[in-house]
Amino acid sequence: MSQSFTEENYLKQIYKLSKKSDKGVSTNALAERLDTKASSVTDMIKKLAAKKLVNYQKYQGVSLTRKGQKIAVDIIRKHRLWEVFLLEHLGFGWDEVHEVAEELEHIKSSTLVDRLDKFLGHPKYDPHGGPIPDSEGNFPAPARVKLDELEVGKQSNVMGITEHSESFLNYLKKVGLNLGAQFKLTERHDFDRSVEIELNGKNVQLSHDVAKNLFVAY
Amino acid sequence: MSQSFTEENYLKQIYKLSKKSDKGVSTNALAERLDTKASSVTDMIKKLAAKKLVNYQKYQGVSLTRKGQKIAVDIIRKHRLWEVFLLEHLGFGWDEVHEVAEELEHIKSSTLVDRLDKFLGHPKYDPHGGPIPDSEGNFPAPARVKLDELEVGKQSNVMGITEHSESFLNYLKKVGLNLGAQFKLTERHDFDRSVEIELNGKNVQLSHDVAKNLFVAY
DNA sequence: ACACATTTTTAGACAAGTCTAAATTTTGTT
DNA sequence: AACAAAATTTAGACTTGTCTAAAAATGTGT
Repeated sequence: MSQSFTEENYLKQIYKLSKKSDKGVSTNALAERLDTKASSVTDMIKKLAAKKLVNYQKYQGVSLTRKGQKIAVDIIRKHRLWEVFLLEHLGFGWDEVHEVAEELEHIKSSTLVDRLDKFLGHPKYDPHGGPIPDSEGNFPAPARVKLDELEVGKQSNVMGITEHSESFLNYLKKVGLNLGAQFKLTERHDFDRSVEIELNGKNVQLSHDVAKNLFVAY
Repeated sequence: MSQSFTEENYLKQIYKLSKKSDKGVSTNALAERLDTKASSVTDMIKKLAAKKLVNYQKYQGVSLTRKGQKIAVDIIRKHRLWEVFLLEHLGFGWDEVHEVAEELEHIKSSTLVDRLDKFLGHPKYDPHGGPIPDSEGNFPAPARVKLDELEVGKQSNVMGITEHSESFLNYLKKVGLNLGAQFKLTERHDFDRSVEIELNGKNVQLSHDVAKNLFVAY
């Protein structure tokens, strides 16, 4: 019932690619992420399907089963906890951290992870703001911030609003700022505190009145 | 030039078995330690020999080359440093530590090891008293203690003497306590502070006068 | 020193994970 | 709807590390 290093990496990448769209994850996308060939991906997917870790229909892409998802989330938990350790206690820089965490995340000892978690003070987010799931696989409620407080350059997505007037909602719908919409904060103008975001490839201007009423992921 | 997990384990076990006797390490001994078959060991030894990590002559056992030894010592360094971390910072018990350290010792990042070493305060010994080599592969001078201070039950070996009279030297030679001689402290009698040791399978009594003049490894 | 037991090596096979090349399915464009 | 391009899968092969069974070398006792 235990997974190999390689199987774990496949599950992790399937998980990450699943978040990007709600269709099945394509063979080619996986091949690119895992730096391997599409044919190798097909072989491995069949193996994972036989183990009931993924749902798979020929030519239709893959998705994780509940079992597969649990394993993937567990790896992400380990990855992020190790990153916190490397950064906060060993003095690593952000650029150096990822590569080492890629190895540490595969150490198989739930005792180790739980004790590391405790040692670190049960952090809820890694230093990138990535949420750290608990040992049950539950993610903490994502941190929210108002758009007028977000740092320029950050990617984010709409999580909620504080103002519920019909005209405001119509405005949001018109510019495409639906719940969950992904964007990047490209600029902030100090003189009127208006912001510019990149949304679906287009640049959109938002007044401070709009920005201060939008909750976005941090 | 990088080693697989498996190759590293072979090198580590060859190193450990080499210490026990100064002959080549036998195929069967390795097979037992590595929980595998003798034929598999032969295969792997050939591979390591091709990489110039071991010296090998058919039927004559193996030994490490300088390159192989460097790698083995490096793994021991990592193993012991991780053990210190697990014990002193994560609250592991001695019984739980070894298994996890077996996995952690294979993480390939010299930066990680060096920073862990620093974080731990450059420990010279693990909590079992095992010496921790530095990043060059040099072991610290082994800790010494007088035989009359050693704990009962410990294995040790003779490292030196404080009294150099001819009669004392003759006495030591007679009972077989040469430099480097291995023994186990089996008993200490409080009433006269004499000790009993097991040396070459025989029990030997030593007065406190003898014990207090013998340096032994700790 | 001879015969037998033990150790070690060889030979051939297998599972995991990968690859290339060829075949098949899906998609996108007229 | 038809056809070409792109994506995906199959087929067959290779590497790593392992195994079993059989052959070869070494060691041991009388």
